[in-house]
Amino acid sequence: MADRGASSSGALSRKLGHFAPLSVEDVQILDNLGTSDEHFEAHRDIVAEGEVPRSMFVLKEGMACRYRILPDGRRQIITFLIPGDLCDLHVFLLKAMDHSIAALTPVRLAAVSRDQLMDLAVSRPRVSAALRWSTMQEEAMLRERIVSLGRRDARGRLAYLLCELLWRYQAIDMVEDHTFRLPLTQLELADTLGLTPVHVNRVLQNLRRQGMLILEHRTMVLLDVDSLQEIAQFNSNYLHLGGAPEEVRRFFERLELERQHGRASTEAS
Amino acid sequence: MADRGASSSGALSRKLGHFAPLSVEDVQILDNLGTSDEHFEAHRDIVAEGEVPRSMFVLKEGMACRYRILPDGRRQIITFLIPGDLCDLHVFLLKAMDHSIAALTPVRLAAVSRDQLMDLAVSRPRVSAALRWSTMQEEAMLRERIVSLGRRDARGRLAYLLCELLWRYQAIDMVEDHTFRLPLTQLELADTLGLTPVHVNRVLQNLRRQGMLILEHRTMVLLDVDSLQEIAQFNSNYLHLGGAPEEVRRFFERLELERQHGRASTEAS
DNA sequence: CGCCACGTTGAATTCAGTCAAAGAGCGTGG
DNA sequence: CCACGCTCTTTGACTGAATTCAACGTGGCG
Repeated sequence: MADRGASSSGALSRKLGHFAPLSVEDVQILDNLGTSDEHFEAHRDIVAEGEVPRSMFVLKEGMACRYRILPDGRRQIITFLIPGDLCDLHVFLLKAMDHSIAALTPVRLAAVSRDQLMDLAVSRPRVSAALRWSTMQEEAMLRERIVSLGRRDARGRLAYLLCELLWRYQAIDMVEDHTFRLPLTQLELADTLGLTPVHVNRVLQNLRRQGMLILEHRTMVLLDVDSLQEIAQFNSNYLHLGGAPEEVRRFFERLELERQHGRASTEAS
Repeated sequence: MADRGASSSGALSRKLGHFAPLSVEDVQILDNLGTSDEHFEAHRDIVAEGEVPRSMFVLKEGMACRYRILPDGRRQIITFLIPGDLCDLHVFLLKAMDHSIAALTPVRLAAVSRDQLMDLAVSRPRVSAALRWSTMQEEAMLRERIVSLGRRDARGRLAYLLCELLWRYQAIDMVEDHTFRLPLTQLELADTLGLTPVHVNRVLQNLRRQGMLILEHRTMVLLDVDSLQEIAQFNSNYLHLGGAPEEVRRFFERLELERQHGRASTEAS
C-alpha cells in the first residue's frame, strides 16, 4: 500500500493534465491545493447524509465512496473516489447532503475553501476549465453506471467496473502492467454492482477461471483487457479524452481573454 | 394533451422559483429565454451520440429522454426531460455527446446560446444561482436512479419513478388531483427501470389491483401516494427544496455584491 | 491459539426474463 | 362504415439469472 500510496501524490494535476495543457505553475498550484491535511480511518464517514457540508476537498491518498442507505438497510455505493478526485464543486450550495461519503481505506485529503476555488477560477483559467471538464466526466460516469445497472448482467457489470477503474487509475499513473490496487471487499463490490456478495464471488471465480484476471491481496491484475471490454460492452466515448476539437480551443482563447478583462478592471478599481 | 401542454408554459421559471426568490423581471426573462423555437416529432433524436453539440436548449413542451444504446442493442433510458428542463449547461465543452437525447412525444424547445447564458450569469445572479441549484438536483436524481436500479426491486423501482415524476410535475404546476400525463409506453418504462416490458406490465397490474394507481389513455392517477412512497422507500432529502439555510442566504448576498463590482468595473472601462 | 471478518461452495428458492399468443386501441384507406 | 395493419397491452407457461440460506474454509491479528 505504501508504495502505491507514494505514487498517488500529484494525482489531481495528472488527471487534469489530460483535459487541458497545464503550465508548470498550474501543476504546482494544484499539487499544493488545500489548506489542511485531514486523515480518516477506513470505514469512517467523511461526510454523512443530512450534514451541512462545510467545504470541498481533494482526495490525496486512499479510496472513498459516495453511498446511500435505504430505510430497509440496503446500501448502494454510487461512486468511488480515488486520488485526484474532488468532492464537491457545488457542495457549498447544498442545504444538506443527500448521500454520505465514507473512507473505504485509510484516507488522506485536503480541504479546499470556496475562496481558494474562486481565486483559481480567476487566476488560472485553464485549470478552472479542466476542472469543469472533470466534473462533466464524473457526470458521464454516473450515467454509465445507470446503464450498467439497468442493462448489463452481473459479468458485464463487474467487467465494466474493472475497465473503468483501470482507466481511471491509468489517468493518474497508478497502473503498472495492467495491475492496480483494488482495496475492496466483495461486499463493497456487491453494493456497487447491485448484486449480493455471494454472486460477486461466483462471477469473480468465473472470470478468474477464464484467465481474465488475478485478484489476490487486494491487487488486481487484468490479464485480458480486450475480452473484459467485450464482456462489458465498453465504449470509451464518454471519457472525453484525446485531442480537443476546434471549438474547445476557441473556448480556451475566449476564456483567457475574458479573464484578462476581468483582472484588468479589478486592478483598475 | 393540448390542455396540459398549455399549462407547460413558464415551466422553467416555476421550477427555478423553488430554488431562489425570483423577481418579476427574472421570470419574464426566463419565460422568453431562447432565440429559436424548434419542434421535434415523437421518436426523433434531438441530439445523437457522437454529434458535437451546437447549443443548449430548454424544453418548453412535451417529453424527451437521454438514453444510450449498447452494442448488443439494449437501450437504457437515463433521464426524462420534462418542460422547464435544461439540456445541457456544460454541453458546449463536450467533444462529442456520449449519449443521445430523443423526443418521446412531440416536443417544442428553445435553443439558448452560450452568450445568452453568460449574460444571464452576469445580469441575473439569482437566476444563475437557481440554475446551478437545478443542476445539482439533476445530479442528485442521477444518483438516486443508481440506487433504484441497484437496490430496489421492480415494484420499488416503478413506485419510485412515479413518485419522482409526480414531484417534478408538481414543481411546474402540471399535477391536478394526483393526476398527470404519462405519455410513455411500457417499453419505454422498461428501458428506464432496467426491466422487460412484460414485467413492467405485471408490476403495473399489481399496483393497479392494490388500488394504488389508475393509468389509462396516458394519464396517471396516483391514488395512494403514501403507500407508493413506502414501497419506493422514497426520501425527499435529495430534492433540496424548502427554505434555504443561513449559508445560502449569505451566498446570495455575496453573489450580488460580486456582480455589482463586476458590472461597475465593466461600465467604467 | 482462537477470534473475526472475509471468501468460497452447494442446494433450494424466487424474481424477473423469455417465448408465445391473443386482445385492445387507433389511424388509414377501401 | 368496416377491414386491415400497426403498435401497444395483457396473460400464461416455461426458463434462467441471481438471491437466499447455510456451511465450511482461510488468513490476519491480538
